[in-house]
Amino acid sequence: MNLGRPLEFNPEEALDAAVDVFWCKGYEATSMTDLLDAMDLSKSSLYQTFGSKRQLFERSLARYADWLSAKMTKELAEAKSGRSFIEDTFEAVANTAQQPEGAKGCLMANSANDFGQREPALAIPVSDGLQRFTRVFMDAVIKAQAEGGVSASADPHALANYLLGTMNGLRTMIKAGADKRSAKGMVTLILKALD
Amino acid sequence: MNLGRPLEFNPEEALDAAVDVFWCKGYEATSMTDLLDAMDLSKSSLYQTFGSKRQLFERSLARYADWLSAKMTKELAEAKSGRSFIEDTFEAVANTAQQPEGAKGCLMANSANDFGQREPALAIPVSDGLQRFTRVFMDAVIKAQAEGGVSASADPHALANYLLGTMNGLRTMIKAGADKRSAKGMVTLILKALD
DNA sequence: TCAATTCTGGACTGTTCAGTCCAAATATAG
DNA sequence: CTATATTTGGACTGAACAGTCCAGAATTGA
Repeated sequence: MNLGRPLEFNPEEALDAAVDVFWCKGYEATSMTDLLDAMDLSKSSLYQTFGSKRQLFERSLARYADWLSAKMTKELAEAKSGRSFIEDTFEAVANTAQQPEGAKGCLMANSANDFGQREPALAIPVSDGLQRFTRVFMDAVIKAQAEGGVSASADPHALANYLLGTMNGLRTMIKAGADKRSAKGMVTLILKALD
Repeated sequence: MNLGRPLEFNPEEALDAAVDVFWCKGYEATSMTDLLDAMDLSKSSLYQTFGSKRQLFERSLARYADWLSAKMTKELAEAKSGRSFIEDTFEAVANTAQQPEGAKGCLMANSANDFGQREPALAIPVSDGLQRFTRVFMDAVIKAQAEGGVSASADPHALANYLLGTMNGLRTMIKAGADKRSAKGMVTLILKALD
């Protein structure tokens, strides 16, 4: 087995680099040259391993969704309460205001905004990814309700959906240049829905 | 005066057509050919009148901001109350869920998401445009407070900012394919902040 | 009618784009 | 060492891109 010349690069690391380029620049504004530079491999290797720019983008979306939902799930598991997980998640985003990280936004939301329903083949993974984030918020809401941190009368699914949506709105405002004070003010009002 | 051959097109109508193309496709994904087709004029005329794709985009942003803030201002003036203006505005957006209009989103928010702070020259008109929308929401909040429709203790500026932000979030969710039921559920929770 | 002025169609340019292809390089198995 | 399998660098391709340019068409004022 394992005949032939071995790969000179780590496909997962290369994919992570691609995620970051798409995340920062968006699909359209990203050129193969950008990707080649960031991923540090040759054109042949990229096409051999990932097929095309489009397929690489789809892999990047999936990779990002995996990464972020795993990160959220871990943070929820480690949080001292469901409510504090939600609060800390929003506060962390508000703290990216006027910083390089804030300019990146969320790759899934960026992609939803870029493509909308104009490209159905992309709409599916995007909406799936967002749904996975919603799911974590929903688990957090349910946990918080059991702990008494969130009104028991709320519909967890609707509330989770609201949290994801307002989070995306917060990210848009930060991308538009909102400062920390205004981002935090927005978070305060968003979280009122939990009471 | 008025020497020479007259224009064969109406520059304002042509600009409106350009706004629509940028609104639907975004800056990067829009080609000069797309613009030429939609605006129904020749390359020479476009470059003569608008300078370049970039300048045309900047004019389009300004035109859109003028148009939408005027539309909002008019609707506020005609609304039966400040609160009902806010409610109706959100409900109207929720009703674009899963319809062609919903896929367009808001040109300002789209542009904020596309360029973020990556292009400072564009960041200024975008943030200005969004601020003008916020201003209308703020006037509505102040009016609603005077009418008793919104809690008098709320900070109008913070609340207006929250409304614009959550509106953008709602639009992102609709772009991502949210259905009407979930969009309306989100609106219900958003509006809780008014009480 | 005839300058003077402005607009228009379309050919043209140089660049960048995504993607292809193949000879050379590098590994394994026997 | 040889046959086989795989990767790699870089030259190459054709299409699409934004933008230029100019000859001719259309208008006005005299």
